[in-house]
Amino acid sequence: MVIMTRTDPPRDVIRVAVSTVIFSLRRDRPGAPASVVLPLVRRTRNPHEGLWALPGGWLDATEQLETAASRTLAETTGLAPSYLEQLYAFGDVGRSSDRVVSIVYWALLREGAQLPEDAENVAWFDAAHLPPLAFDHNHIVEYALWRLRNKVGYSRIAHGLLPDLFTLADLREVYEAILDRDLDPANFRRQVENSGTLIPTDRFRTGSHRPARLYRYNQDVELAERGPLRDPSPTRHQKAAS
Amino acid sequence: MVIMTRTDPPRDVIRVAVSTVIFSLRRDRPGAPASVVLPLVRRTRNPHEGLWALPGGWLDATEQLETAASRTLAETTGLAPSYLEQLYAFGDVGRSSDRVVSIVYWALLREGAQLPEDAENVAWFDAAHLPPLAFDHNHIVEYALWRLRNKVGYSRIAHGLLPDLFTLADLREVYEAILDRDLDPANFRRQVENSGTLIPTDRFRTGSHRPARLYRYNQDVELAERGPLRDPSPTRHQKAAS
DNA sequence: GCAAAAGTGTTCGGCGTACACCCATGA
DNA sequence: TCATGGGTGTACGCCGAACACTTTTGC
Repeated sequence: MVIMTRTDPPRDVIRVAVSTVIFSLRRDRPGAPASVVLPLVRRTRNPHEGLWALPGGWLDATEQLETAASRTLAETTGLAPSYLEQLYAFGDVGRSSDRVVSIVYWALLREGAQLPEDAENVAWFDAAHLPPLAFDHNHIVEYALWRLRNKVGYSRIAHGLLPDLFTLADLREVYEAILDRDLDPANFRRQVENSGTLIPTDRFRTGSHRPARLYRYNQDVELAERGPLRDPSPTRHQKAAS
Repeated sequence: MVIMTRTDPPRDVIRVAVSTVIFSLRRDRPGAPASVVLPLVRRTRNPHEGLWALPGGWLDATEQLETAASRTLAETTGLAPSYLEQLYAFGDVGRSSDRVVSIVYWALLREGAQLPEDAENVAWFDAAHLPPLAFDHNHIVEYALWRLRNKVGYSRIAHGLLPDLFTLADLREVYEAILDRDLDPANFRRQVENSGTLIPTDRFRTGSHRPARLYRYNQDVELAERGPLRDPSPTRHQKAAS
């Protein structure tokens, strides 16, 4: 157990942690512009006690990296991510008092995710206005935001922040919140329509002005490249060849 | 069962390794088309003994990740890379007999790099035709190649494979070797000229037909984004807060 | 009817591609 | 003078940006 080794980790021991930067969207009130938020946990133990930090924990020797990331996510938010990707391995000598290599993941949650009722020491923060965090976590979040903004430009990642049914305005507002600038509704419509990732439904969202058509995400299309090919066993291509 | 010459590591111990995929270019003879090559080392110890593997080693507890990558590179090739970037952290439970998390880097060497005379158990391999490698190293090289091909499309990374002075044809051949397709010399010229990354010199390469102007790389421009902003010590935000 | 968002049409400029063409050198 | 690669000019097509315009609802 962890507490045991805490007394005196030998000088040559390197420990492996897994943390996750979890992005979601929140609006102050319905109709208000959305902003990017992420959950942080308050540290209750020795290094940086009292500061907010990324959710994470020690990697178990029998646990896959991605499983560890999902676990920390479930433990803090109680929800499953719509997207999960490795971000970077942070391992600078000076980033903690003893030597820790953190494999950091980043994840997306669909808009409207709620923290469990009994969540203690967990809270949502506006990604653009973070307090000083524990360790190098400000640095890590900045990099995750950079990756998010980057990836939104060449992938369909933004869908990971939306519920199953959404309007084109919903989707556009996701892009606007991430990129922090306004987009032309007319051009935006054509771009996503031509991308082949949206399935129009017969349903409309009513309530204000002209009703907007609801769309569904085309599950056949991957949200984005998530890193090295997963599961080298049976892909569609290999199945067809056999 | 695996025979360990060392005392068996406890079941809950996770060890951290650093490996590097090092790309360079080689031509069978001057003027011949270039191909992407990488150095591999033959394993002389127990797991996968005799198989070729990526150069690497255990991370020292007092050693920065990137330093460890550079060290393995120097130990095998005796040369300094022109580019070095973290690729991915591979940590699947089944990838080794005991639990190893490998922080893998990828690097570029300028064309013409020579292995040291006394190099034993090290050899260059054509990246497109690798034998079965130790562990998941075939998988890792494939991913590094994907990243290389990708990055060549939106960054100036290809310069990292060339010497200080080069012709536009040299540079074009780098792209052609990486992308494995021919490029229009006329259009290629305009694209790189407009990118502002090349400094024309007054020198020409003579020897065959019309002499070609030699160019130099503009050092003011970074080859590419290499990951999280380096030097995490004093960020603007933390300075202001203190 | 009016405001406002949904949705369509049109124009313009940049940029990548294709390709014709001229230039300079070695043999 | 010819072959060959260096280097220039030009036309086409696509796509993103800008923006005018029509449609459909709530009030």
